[in-house]
Amino acid sequence: MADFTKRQREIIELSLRLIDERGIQNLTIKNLASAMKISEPAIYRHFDSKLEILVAVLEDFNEKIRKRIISEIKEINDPLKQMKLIYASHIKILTENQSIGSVIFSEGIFQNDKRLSQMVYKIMKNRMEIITGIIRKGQDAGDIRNDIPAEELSLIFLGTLRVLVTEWRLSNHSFNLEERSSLLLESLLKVIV
Amino acid sequence: MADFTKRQREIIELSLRLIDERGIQNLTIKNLASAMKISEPAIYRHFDSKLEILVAVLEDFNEKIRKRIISEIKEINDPLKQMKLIYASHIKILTENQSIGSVIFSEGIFQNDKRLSQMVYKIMKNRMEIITGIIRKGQDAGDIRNDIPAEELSLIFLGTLRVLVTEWRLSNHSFNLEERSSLLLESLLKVIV
DNA sequence: TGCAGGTTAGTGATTACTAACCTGCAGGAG
DNA sequence: CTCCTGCAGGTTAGTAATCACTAACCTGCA
Repeated sequence: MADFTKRQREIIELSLRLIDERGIQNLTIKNLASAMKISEPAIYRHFDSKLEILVAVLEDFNEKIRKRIISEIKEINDPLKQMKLIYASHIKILTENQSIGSVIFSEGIFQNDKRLSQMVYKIMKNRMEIITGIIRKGQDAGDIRNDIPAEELSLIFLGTLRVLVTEWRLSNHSFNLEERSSLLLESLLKVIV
Repeated sequence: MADFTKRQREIIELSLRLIDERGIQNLTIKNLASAMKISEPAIYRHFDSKLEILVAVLEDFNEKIRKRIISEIKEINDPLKQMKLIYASHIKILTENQSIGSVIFSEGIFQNDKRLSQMVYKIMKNRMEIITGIIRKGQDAGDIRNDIPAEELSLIFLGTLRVLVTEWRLSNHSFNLEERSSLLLESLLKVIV
């Protein structure tokens, strides 16, 4: 998993930045090479193909976020507080490091490549499972409403978060995501409690 | 708006199908020409550029859906029933005519082109406004909870719908969307009432 | 007769990727 | 301690494929 070389990590990071700046079409070997200040063929000393790079980018992202979220919520026991943290964590990641959001919220981009779209699906599922687990605990503790299955509540939770971020991206970041999202969080909590 | 020639309509329709089948990367002039059984340059007798084709595809889609939704809900007065109809209508459109969904849920694809991404934004906003209007009426009538702004409820509504469809698409349509969505609708209604 | 709507042939740009070569340096043999 | 060697990681130059698009020509019909 984390067995990337230093140079590979550089490539992964720059790939994310290129995607973020001007879309996935901007991630070309040429642009990548010039961003790294090496020649194009040099890229192939580190990855067999462009597909391998994309897979690595997604894999790396998934790991990074998963670890971050788990480490953030593990010290806390209150499910509601955990939900708030996950929500805030997502928003934070998406504002301070937009590239990640661009990639992961652009699932349509990969629909022509089974391997990549399955990767995105895996990431989404992963996130969904974490949230469902927390909600279930919250339901057991009586903190979260019990008349709706945990899976559905987590769909509502993640779906709302996603659509807000999509709107933010499409609107050219025309509003303050952090402000807007904290208002929305209040509504979301009212809805699931 | 609807001032497309017959041939242009054919191009728009086939473009949608090509996108649906193997992603936006599949929409090339070459593929389009061969699908139409004419030569590549013949396409340019009907549209100045590929960009114009894409814009037409999005514009046409937006008009079609908008009209369909409005005509479906106008005979009904109960806001809750209207919500149900809009929800069902979206799901129906997305199952019976997947291509449309593929395009509209692929907003990331267009992030490198301002004109196209603004088009997608407009479509999303349009949908959001219709739903917000209905919710507001429902709130006035006392059918929908009043402690959460209509805009936020419609974000929750549309976001949940979108994430479900995204999951369905990414999972390779591995579950029955209509069944799953009608269960989810019940939960959604519980949440907003 | 003019033009809408086709054709063939081709262009320049860009794509991912390869062949073949070079260079600096780590590490083992003498 | 020095020398040789192998190889990681660069280079230049190029390839075939694909892209959107154009030039120039043709043809049938209002």
